[in-house]
Amino acid sequence: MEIAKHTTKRDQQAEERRGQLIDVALELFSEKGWENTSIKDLAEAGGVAPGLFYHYFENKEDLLLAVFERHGFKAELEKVVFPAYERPASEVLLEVARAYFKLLDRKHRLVRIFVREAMTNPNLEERWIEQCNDTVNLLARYLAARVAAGELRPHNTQMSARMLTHPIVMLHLTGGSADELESLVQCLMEGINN
Amino acid sequence: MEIAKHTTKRDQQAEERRGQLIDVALELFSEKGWENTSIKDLAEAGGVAPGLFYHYFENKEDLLLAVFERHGFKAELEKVVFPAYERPASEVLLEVARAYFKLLDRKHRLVRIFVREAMTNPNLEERWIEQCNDTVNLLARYLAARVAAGELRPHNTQMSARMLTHPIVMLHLTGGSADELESLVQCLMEGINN
Amino acid sequence: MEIAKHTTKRDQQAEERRGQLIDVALELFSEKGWENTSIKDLAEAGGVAPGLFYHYFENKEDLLLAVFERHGFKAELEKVVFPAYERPASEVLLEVARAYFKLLDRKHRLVRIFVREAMTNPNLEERWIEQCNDTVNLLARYLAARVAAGELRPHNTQMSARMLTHPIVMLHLTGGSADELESLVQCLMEGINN
Amino acid sequence: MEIAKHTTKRDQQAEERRGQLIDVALELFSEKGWENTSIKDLAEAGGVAPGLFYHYFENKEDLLLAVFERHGFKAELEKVVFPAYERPASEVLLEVARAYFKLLDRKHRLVRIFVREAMTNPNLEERWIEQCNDTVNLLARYLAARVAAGELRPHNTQMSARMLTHPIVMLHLTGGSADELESLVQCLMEGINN
DNA sequence: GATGAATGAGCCTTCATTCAT
DNA sequence: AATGAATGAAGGCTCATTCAT
Repeated sequence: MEIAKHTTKRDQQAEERRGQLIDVALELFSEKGWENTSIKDLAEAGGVAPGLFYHYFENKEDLLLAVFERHGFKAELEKVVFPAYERPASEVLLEVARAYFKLLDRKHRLVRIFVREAMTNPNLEERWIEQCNDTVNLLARYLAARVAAGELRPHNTQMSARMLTHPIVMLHLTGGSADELESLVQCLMEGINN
Repeated sequence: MEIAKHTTKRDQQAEERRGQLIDVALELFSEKGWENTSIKDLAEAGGVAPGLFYHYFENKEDLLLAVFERHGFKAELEKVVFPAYERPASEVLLEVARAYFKLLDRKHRLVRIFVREAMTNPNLEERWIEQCNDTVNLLARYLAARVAAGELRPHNTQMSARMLTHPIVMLHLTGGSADELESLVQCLMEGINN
Repeated sequence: MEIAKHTTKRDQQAEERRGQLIDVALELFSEKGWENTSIKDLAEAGGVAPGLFYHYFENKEDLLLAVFERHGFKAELEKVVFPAYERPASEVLLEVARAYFKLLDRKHRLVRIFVREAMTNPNLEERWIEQCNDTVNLLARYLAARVAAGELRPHNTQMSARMLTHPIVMLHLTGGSADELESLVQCLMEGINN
Repeated sequence: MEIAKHTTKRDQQAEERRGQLIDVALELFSEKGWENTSIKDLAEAGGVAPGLFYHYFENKEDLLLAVFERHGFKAELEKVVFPAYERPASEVLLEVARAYFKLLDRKHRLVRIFVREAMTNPNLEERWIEQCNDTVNLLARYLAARVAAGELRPHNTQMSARMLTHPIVMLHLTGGSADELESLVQCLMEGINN
């Protein structure tokens, strides 16, 4: 006699369908960009009627937002950083740098859409800033731990975290290579002063 | 056989008109973005007929390229960096950082269009990478000079230049404040190692 | 063999539900017009699923018809006219005019939907003509009674009834004021000839 | 050497084209109603591209407005009323009534669109009220003249004008016949009082 | 009875671009 | 050089209606 099960079969199916539509969108957006992907394209690729998208999403923009909602980088980076808290920065930073760079590479096209639309769409801009800050903070906390551990000298760890992650993003965006990451970490550790 | 003798009066006028159209475009693109500015908008703002744009530019994309052709940052930065070759990095870097940040701020909306379209348009991407590299190289050469002068220790100055400029770009893009630049420079100079 | 014995409880509930849906429709149609009210809107406002409407009504037009089925003006006007049969037209006509005008005002938005859709939809046109004629006839019969009573001179009472009601409808539709009704009645009574 | 002739050939052609598009619209709107006529329909019927409509009209609504701009009834009625100023109302009113009725009949479908959209669209409502008032005023002035001439007794001629025109409109809208107009005029002249 | 996922045709509108004048 | 009328494809979105559950 349970009238309101917590998730009915139908709800499940609906949720699955929603997920499927997002996946289709991720695919096409990555290939052709957000603006160059029409709802009709999406519908065809998903094997559904165009109208259905408006059953699950308010907007084409809403759909874009939903795509990013499911594809944050934070979780993936945490997997690299969290286990490293006890290990020295001299080792860890290079690993993190490489992992981050590789992550960006893997999500290459999605990143570009993200950045692109963030330049224009306030909602997306907010998320993109959040995303960047999350990454910075994740690393900053680790660095602070290493300061506390006496490995690093006391300093503004927020900024040093930026000095690692921001160049990586820009390197990725401007076609730089992963080989340069060693220099990056070394410079960060030692500074350039004589 | 000289078809193009010297610059005729007519050529001058044509060049002026072209420049004027670019200025109008700069204005509107900055306000509303490239994609949201129609040729008709431009024509109205410029007080000319829509068709005229196609005398001076191949198409709308060409116009966008022409806009950036005239508005590189390089020259402005050079004015700050060149006179500083003899002065110590400890002073100069902060000045440069601030100047760069301020420059980005001044051209705020144009930068966003630039980045945005670069994510999508190969031609623009090329220019945006160039632009970034120009900035990096400009600074790298100065840093190399300071290494040679014995102020800085020998290192990969390309990378240290990146570590100054890239965080600034990202800071600007993610709403950071100019107040953080001191930490940036200090970290770069001293490193974070104990 | 009695399939429809008497009204079962279930029938009652169904009828109630039907009535409730009509009320919701009346509300929304009045607010936004028939064409601008979607089944989804109605469903939301009524707290039911869209599909349910198709259990109670053939289609959206049918629903519109059902709305007017329940909201004729005749009954309301009869209440004013019937008790007046013995009283003189010189008094009664002004009362009726005012009552009618007020009635239209009260149902302002519904009247507009009615008129609007009648211009296009033959079914509705029929009802609207009926409605108008009912009103005219109601009044015409009263006037005939007053002719019989010797108060009014013999004439085409159908037409005089029109000359009272039609200007009122038009007055209402074109933003006229109730203050003009006195002139209307006086003109009707006395004529304009010298 | 006239640079700005008052109307160039091109302007003329443009104006003609505009007129042609309005004519097409009048045709189709009359046949199928405004809302049921798509821009595509109009374009096909006019042998032009859909986009061209937006060169000449802001909107689909604007187009509707333009249609009515060109098809007011006032001028036609004036032709009947103006020459009659010196003639007695006893003759003229019936002529006018018949002319008005015939006019409405001739523009039958257009009138319905007009009324229909006026119920919903504030801009059109305004014009429809104007139109009605123009007709009323035109007649009211004539009646006032006949009062001055001593033919009619002094009275509110605005209202008597309404009492002629409004029933005619309603008669037309509710399927009445022209035969009833005599009664109408007679009632108006003589009144119904004994 | 009731739900709500799914359909799919259709609409208004925009806009880069062309071309006769 | 300059105009602006004309094109026509494409796009986001709405919505009455159906039907499996």
